[in-house]
Amino acid sequence: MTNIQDVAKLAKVAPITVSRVINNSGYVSDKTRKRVEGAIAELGYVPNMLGPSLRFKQTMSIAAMVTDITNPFWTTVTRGIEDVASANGYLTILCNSDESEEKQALYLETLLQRQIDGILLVPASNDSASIKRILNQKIPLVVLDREVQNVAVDVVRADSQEGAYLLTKHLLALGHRHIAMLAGPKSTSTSVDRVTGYLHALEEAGIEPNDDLIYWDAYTQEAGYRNAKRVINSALCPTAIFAANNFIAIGTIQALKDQELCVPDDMSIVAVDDIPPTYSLEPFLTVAAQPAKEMGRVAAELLLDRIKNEEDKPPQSIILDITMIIRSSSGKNLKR
Amino acid sequence: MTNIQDVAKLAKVAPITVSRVINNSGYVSDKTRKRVEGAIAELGYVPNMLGPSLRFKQTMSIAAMVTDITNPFWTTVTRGIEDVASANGYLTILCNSDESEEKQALYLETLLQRQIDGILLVPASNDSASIKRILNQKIPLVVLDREVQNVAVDVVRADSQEGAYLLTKHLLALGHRHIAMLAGPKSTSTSVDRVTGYLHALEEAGIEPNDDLIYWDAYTQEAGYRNAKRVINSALCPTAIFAANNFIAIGTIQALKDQELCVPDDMSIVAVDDIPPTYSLEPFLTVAAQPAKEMGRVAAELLLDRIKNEEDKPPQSIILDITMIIRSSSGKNLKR
DNA sequence: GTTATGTATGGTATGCATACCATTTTGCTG
DNA sequence: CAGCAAAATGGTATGCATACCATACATAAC
Repeated sequence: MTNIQDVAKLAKVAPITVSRVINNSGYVSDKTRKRVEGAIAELGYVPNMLGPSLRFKQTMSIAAMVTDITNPFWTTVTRGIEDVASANGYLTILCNSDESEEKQALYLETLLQRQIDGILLVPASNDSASIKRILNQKIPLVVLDREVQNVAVDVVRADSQEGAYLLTKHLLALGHRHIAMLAGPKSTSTSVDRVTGYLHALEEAGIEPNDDLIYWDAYTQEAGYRNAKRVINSALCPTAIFAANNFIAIGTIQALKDQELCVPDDMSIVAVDDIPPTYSLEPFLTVAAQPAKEMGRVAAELLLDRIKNEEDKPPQSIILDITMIIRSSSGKNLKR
Repeated sequence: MTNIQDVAKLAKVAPITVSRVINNSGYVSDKTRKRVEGAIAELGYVPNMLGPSLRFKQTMSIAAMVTDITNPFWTTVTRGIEDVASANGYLTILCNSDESEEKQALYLETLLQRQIDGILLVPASNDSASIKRILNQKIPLVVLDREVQNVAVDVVRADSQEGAYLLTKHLLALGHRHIAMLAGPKSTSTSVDRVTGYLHALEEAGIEPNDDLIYWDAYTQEAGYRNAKRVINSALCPTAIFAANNFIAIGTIQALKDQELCVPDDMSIVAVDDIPPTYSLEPFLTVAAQPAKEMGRVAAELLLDRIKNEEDKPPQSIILDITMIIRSSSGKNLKR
């Protein structure tokens, strides 16, 4: 299209003068300014940021790589990111990794080539290779939600362990002694943390943890359904189920409904992750809610700080508080 | 960082030869190729796409501007967009306009300056000024979900009118004669379409439409709640409520619950837009579901087609089918 | 009148990869 | 071994805006 030279020619000035008018920098006489502005309007000129981007090595864009934007937790996190980015003049590039290390690596390579200023990453796996690749290229990177092994990097996450501890304590206070733990995958730090918090509460109450009550599986509805059925038929007769995330909780509820069991009379349920109030017509699940939007905001702010202040301070972990919301899915142990 | 010159120097070749190795184009001897590849690995060189972007005027990125990614409908649409974009090597830039014309205009200006290849837009308002600005700059643009006045542009949307017609017919078949319509804003084409479909079904059934039964308001939960209360107290004693979108439906359900009215015995409800099955523990709402993901996909494909094939074919409207899903929120009119 | 300061404008180089054209080298045919 | 095509490699220009330095003029101060 039309470039700064065209405008300069029409206004009979040098390109740099047009630049000064656009950016309101340096000295420009009123007469010249008006002439330039007229030329800009006449040609419908839009400055091309690619030139400066190339020269000054900043594209004013960051990437948000989540596992799946369709998961309401990530939707909200992403919204928090975009809020901060746009308020600071940055564009947000959306990437879904679908928990695939390969897709993630492919995306990261593209992002590097596009000279993205910084990356917010929910790691698809425990593998730190991708992350090291980014850090080697000196691109600021903040990891979201999950800890990663063998690499020093900024992390923003919620206090899963504390959340799990509180939920478990809540169940214990209601008289439950056999609490099944439907955990996520062993390879994910949040899952390990939640189990740790659960175990901690049990120990504190002087209850011997039982490995058979812990069901490591995926963070999915199917896994929740599958394992809840096992819990129901378990010889250990658990009276409460701890769902490690919202999808597992939904699967669990479906399994209980299938077996015509009542919540919380036949079985209490607690879960980590809230279900957005907008979608659940009757919120009844007792949860430890992670501050999704805040997580996105805080992470984006940390990232922008890293981008703007080049000095490499040591990586930090920001751990956000979790809020326990007690609703009707958890009740007293009636079977003693 | 390191650039193609550095690699060339280390491998003792010309930059163009490095380029040939990277892009697998032209002739390169095996010996040279290996030397170049070695140099790339040694320096950790990543090609900078900004150069070619500047030169060839394509950034391989498109923007998805929705009103709010937090609305599950737009989440899903966006996911569909991202799927198509990434499959074609394009990055997706996420923008939330929050239904603000000003925020939208600001974003669009930035997008133009960044030389985005194309834009998918859910217009914040009926005002076509923003759209004309983009089209003037010859940037491919596809409008999503809503028709816009006074401008010829590609649109991809669902058949709101048909969906509303089917839902209304369904209610009529159940014996309802006084059906309240909780519509969206008059300025949005989807809202007008849904009212039109509703009126069409009534007319066909020989029922005189009553303007007092139509509540034009926002597409929000609050509006749904507010107007549902009015409907309940209405002298016209409606036996069914048509919620023009999912948020209005949720507000409506809350209002009914507050008044301890039973669905569907005291009041039937139907709505446009489904609630994602993942979040609703017991799907019970009779809806006309819009194909959200498909809408995103189709729109992105159309946009990419426009980007790749420069010839300007006349703008087209693609209208996607809506699926009616009958659940338990709609039942026979028991009050006759 | 001369020097200093402020105001106004412009020339050139820069960042990066690659299309285009040019040149050299290799390998093969007659 | 000449002659030619194919293979291999390189030089230069391009796209765009702006930092940096340079220049020119006006006004004020001495």
